[in-house]
This record gives sequence, structure tokens and C-alpha cells, in this order.
Amino acid sequence: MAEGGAQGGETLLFLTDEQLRKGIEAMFFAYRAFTSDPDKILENHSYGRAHHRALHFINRQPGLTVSSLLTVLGVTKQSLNRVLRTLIEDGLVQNRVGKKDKRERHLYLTDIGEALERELSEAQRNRMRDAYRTAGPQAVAGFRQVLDAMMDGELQRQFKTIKDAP
Amino acid sequence: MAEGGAQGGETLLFLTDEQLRKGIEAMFFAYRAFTSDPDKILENHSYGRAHHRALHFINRQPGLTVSSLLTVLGVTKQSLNRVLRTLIEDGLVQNRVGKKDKRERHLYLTDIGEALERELSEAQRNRMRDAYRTAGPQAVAGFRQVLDAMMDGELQRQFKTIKDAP
DNA sequence: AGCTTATGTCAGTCATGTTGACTTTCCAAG
DNA sequence: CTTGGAAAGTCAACATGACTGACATAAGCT
Repeated sequence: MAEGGAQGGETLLFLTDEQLRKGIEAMFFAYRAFTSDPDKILENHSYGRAHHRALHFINRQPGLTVSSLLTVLGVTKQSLNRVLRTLIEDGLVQNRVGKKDKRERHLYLTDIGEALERELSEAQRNRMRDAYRTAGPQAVAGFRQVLDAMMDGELQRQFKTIKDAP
Repeated sequence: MAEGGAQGGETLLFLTDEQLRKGIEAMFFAYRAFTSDPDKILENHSYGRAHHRALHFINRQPGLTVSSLLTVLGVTKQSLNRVLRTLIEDGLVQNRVGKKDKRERHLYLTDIGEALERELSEAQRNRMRDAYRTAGPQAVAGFRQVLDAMMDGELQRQFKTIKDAP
């Protein structure tokens, strides 16, 4: 530690308002960049970001129910339904009646659904990979730690469910 | 280094598709949490996220011109204008004619504009501070490195302008 | 049989983005 | 000094993706 001053064992300069504001701006700009590549692709298919999100989570958890997807996405069923309906009509998503509980609908990607999901996520992973490679493994670990800490308890629980999904 | 295998000096396990997908999801959930606190406050004032963004950047760079703000926000002038008009009408933002170039309008926050900006950014900074504190300075450095690397060249330049602003 | 849950739908509203066209004001170069 | 272009503002129309509220159907549960 090269700092003097009244702090404890570690310097707390990373907690100044100025540093926090810079972090806030970095989140804004990075998130915009992060969504820009899929957005370009989606335009060609006349879909929106909402479709991407649905495809993403159905791909992550094939067979998840509509209500689970609602919870994960944090939107109303009316909002999701519009998106889901077009995806099903266009044959990207399949809707199977639950075996145990026949009220439930389990969602799966079809082959063309998977193809689009792959195209979208590939663009996004490419950017993420470049960023990870540039920053290095140590930085990536920190990145993940901060993001995890940024979600409140509710979100962390949801996220964990997905992380641990089969 | 404890790893064997065919990688170079460092293990590349942090670049697997699975790790990248987890990073993508973390960005999604963290960003949603990140915007949730200001969003709640904005509801009470019948403003939206777009108003928050305008207030934020005007606060960061008092006197910036409309076209600079347009560039930073990356939206059309028609879209910004609707937001800016209400903010000016409501007396949160002031619009001064440029001294050198009278075509330009320089934007400033009024006292009540500053008050709202402070309220919004305080909520956001609180979350960011908690996350930073939880994760620690090392992690924060990594977080910033990854975010910076995630923006493309265009964005990094814009961001730098703001970082270096007086 | 009756209550609840899961899903789906219709209708209306709102916030925020877009494009295109046009005006006013003003700077700057010919 | 005129003219072309830049900065700002506005009107109109439209798309997306949120929201609320109301309602319908099917199926599970008590």
C-alpha cells in the first residue's frame, strides 16, 4: 500500500463518487455495445430484442414452462405472448403440453430456432470473447464478481437456477 | 500455473462458450438490476429512463450542446427533443444560446434538475458502491477493464471524452 | 362440485425509438 | 454580400415492447 490517509487496510479510492459514476457510464456504454450486434441481425429477420431474449432462455433451459420464462424475463404474460406467438407461428419455437401437468406448456427451440439463436449468440459471444481476451482471466473473474454483486437477492437466485440448470 | 493441457502460458477455460454465455446472462441480469432503482424513482416523477440519461450527461458535462448530447446518447434529435422539451418546460434543464456560435444551445441543469439527478444517481451509486465493496478493488479493476474492452472503438472514444471532461 | 393455476387473448395506453419533411437562425466561404 | 450548409426545433406517422384490466379455457386439487 502506497497510500497515506485515514483509510483502513486497503485504499477506498475505488469507492469515490467519481469512480462510481464512471462505472455507471461504463455500464451504459458497454451494454449498448453488447446489444448492438444481435440487434443488427434481428433487423434482417424483423424481430426485436425481446425475441432474442426468449430464444436465449429457451435455448438455455429447453422445456421450460411459459411461467418460468415469464419469471426469468420479468415481463407480463401479455408482453411475452406477443413475442412467443410470432416465434411459434414462424416455427422457431415449439410448444409441448406438459406430461405431468397438462396445463403447462414446455418450450423448445426447433432447428431453425436454434439456428437463429446460434447466429445471435455467436455475434454476442464474439464481442464478449474479444473483451475477455483483451482484459485477461483475472479481469474476467473480477467482472463476474462485480456483476454478481450488482444483482439483488431475487435476481441472484434466478440466475443461479439457470447457472445450475442441466 | 497449475494447469496442464495444450494451452499457452495461461489456461483459456474462461473463453469457453459456456463461460461466455454465463457472462452474457450476467450482463442481462445485472443491467436490469442496475436500472431498477432509478426506474422506481422516475415513476413517481412521471419521467422515463430517457430523461434520466439526459440528466446524467448534462450533469456530467454542463454546457454541452444538443448535438453533443445526441451523439453521446446515440438517438435521433426527434427522440431526444421530446425528452428535452419536457425537462426544459418543467424547469429541470436550462437552454442557453452559445456565445461564440449562436446556433448552438448549451444545456445546464437547474437546481431542481440537479436535485433529481442527485436522487437518481444516488440510488444507482448506492447499488454500485455495494457491489464494488462486496467484490473488492481488484475485482472492480477487472470489471472496468472488461467493460472498456467491450465497447468498440467509437464508443471508447466518446467515453474517453466524458472521462476527461473537466 | 368448486376454487385455483397456467395459459392465452382482446383492447387500450404509454414510453421511446425510428424516418421523412420542413423551418428558422446563423456561421462561413466564395 | 450572397449563398450554402450546420444547429436546432417541429410536425406527422409508425414500430416495438412495455403496461393494466378483463375475460376465457382447460386442467389440477380439495
